[in-house]
Amino acid sequence: MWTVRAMSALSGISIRTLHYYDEIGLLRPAEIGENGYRLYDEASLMRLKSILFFRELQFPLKEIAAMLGQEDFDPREALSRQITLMEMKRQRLERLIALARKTLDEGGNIMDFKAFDDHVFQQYAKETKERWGHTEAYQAYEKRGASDGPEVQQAMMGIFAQLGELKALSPAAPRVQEKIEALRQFITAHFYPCTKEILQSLGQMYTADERFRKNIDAAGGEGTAAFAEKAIQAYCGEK
Amino acid sequence: MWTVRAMSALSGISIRTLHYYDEIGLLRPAEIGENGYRLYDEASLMRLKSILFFRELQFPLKEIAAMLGQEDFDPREALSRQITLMEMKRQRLERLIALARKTLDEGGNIMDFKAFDDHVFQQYAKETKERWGHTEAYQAYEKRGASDGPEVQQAMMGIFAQLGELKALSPAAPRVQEKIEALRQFITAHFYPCTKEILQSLGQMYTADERFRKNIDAAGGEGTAAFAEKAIQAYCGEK
DNA sequence: TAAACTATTACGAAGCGTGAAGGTGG
DNA sequence: TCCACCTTCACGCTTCGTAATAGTTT
Repeated sequence: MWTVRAMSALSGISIRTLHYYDEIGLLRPAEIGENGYRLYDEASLMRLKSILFFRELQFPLKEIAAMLGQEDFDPREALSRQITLMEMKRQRLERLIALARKTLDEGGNIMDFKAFDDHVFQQYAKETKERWGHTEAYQAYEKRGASDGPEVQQAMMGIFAQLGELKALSPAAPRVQEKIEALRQFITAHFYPCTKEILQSLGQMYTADERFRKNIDAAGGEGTAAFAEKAIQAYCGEK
Repeated sequence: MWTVRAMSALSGISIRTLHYYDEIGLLRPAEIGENGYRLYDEASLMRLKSILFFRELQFPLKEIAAMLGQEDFDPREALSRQITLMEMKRQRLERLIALARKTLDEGGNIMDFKAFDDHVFQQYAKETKERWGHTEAYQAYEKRGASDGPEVQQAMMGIFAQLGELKALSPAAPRVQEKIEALRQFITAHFYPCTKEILQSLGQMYTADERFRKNIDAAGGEGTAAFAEKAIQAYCGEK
């Protein structure tokens, strides 16, 4: 059993914050001593870690509390989603760094703010919140996954397999770009009109979300997902 | 000349935020029309970009305003510092991702919160604020750099040169770890007692700050800085 | 004249930092 | 008895979102 100070030292968060988290019911002490002291245990530490991961991803504390409170909340699934979200953040950071470097030595395009865009992350964050929020939107999400018949999936993986064979080329090479165009038309034909923006979002999902990445790499060989993302960037990049 | 809506569409930030930035003097319109409308120009866009980079790094808006207001503010130097800071953020994210993965498939150590730690970033952020804040701390920082005589610098680069020759080995290999130990003792002898934590911070600086990285790579060959950081992680990692 | 802008003003919420004032433990 | 710890208010700050109300442009 640890006091607030010990918890603070272990985790690096402030005592005030622990008080606050208690106050809003986000992290209640395991026990209250006779003297009124807050006492925490190992379960508290684990919960705190879960909280910190979500906080890192700028989830509002109230929603974190709500999610952790759900009976069907699954720490492992949460962790897996958190990893995906962190990968997305990292990719955004990399785009920002690239933009900054370009601005520094080329001057760059004044009106280019694309790198600041956040909606891929926000979208997946929303889905995650809905995962433990039981909204209608999640129902729709569940269904969508099921409605993709296996033959459609396989056809799409065929495109990635072809793309995988071109990994040695530059992502911007014409033969590669052809495949991206084919991918786009395939999506338009089978799912929804695939604008460049949507395509770009998908590209990021391919590398950030493990489920996508594994499937794609299985179809086209190690690194195909990453290659696809770069090719998509090139496709969408210079208008 | 653009209206608020046009600016919002271009940059992706909300109209309310533009109003607010005007209100606190962070981003004044280039001009106010007769009708009272806010009108922005290209300079506004560039300033906004600067602001967004700093905001991305969680600088308080007031401090951003103060810095941009300094007469000796240098956009290029700012950009370069922003890049360093973003690199640091990215590294932290990677550590967090690694921690999450480990937790997911090993269970991991419950009490391990190191990856959440932020002080390397915070420290450099502070220095950046002080760079355009003209505080005493910055004077001290300036002096410190000058006091490192060239012979001390060269001796240290010698260690990195030796480290560079071991790049083919694993970062955790004994012969590599010896060099890290030597580095640590060298720092202790010439600068200040080098605890593991300080060493770890330095390791991150080596790859995040271009000035460090270039010097180190010049001494030990391309990739030496990155290799040094990994070796330092290994050195500090498992206690 | 309606639709689509613009403006100002104001209330509110999130996530703590920072005391103040007072009880506990070794 | 002292010092370092704990407690509970309580106020304030930042960064906008979200109306509400009213004038402007097309």
